[in-house]
Amino acid sequence: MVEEIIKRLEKVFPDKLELNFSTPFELVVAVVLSAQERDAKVNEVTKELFKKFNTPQQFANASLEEIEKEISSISFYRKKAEYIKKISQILVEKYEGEVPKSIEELEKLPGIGRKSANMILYNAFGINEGIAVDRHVLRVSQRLGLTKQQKPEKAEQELMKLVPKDQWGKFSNLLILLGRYICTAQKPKHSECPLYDLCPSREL
DNA sequence: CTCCCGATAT
DNA sequence: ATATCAGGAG
Repeated sequence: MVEEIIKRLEKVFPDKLELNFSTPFELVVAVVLSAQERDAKVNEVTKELFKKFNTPQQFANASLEEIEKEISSISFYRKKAEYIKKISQILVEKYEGEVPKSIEELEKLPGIGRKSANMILYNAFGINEGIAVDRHVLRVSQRLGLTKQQKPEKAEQELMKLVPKDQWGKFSNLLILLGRYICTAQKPKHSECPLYDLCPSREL
């Protein structure tokens, strides 16, 4: 079931995020900005933002106001500006400016929770330590009958048993795209769905 | 469980 | 005008 899902989705979607970034640190910033926000909007903002600042050192030295100004069209921009500056300071002070490569270390950073940590690990470093379960992954997994859990963390535990470990990151990336474009929250586009025949929720 | 917060689709 | 989008901290 899961293997078939991945096989079909791979033909239609790429195994990558739609967030634009050129370094692990840029991905960290983009992921923080992407909470409760559309990737397209984040990309608009980071395109300009990264011209001004794109290293932890630069963000750590920038004032909160400068950062806020650049990202003010993003949801929760004050909090996010604060998180980005704080993260940058921590990276400079404790990690020699590098993004840490473990879930535990990433989750300690302000504004980075379990979902973001998983996304960064896989998409920046190719590490499969967990499955990033966002709203899309949760909804699509439920509709496919892979889990009945309502909590992202509980759903992740169940999904990790169903999906081979070396496919965790890919699985998440693919489900996000399916959820974003086809298996949408409202009016899912059944006629365009590559998984229609094996979906228990096809009449939804 | 509440707060953080803006843009776009309807 | 209002619903919808789609995480994390306290």
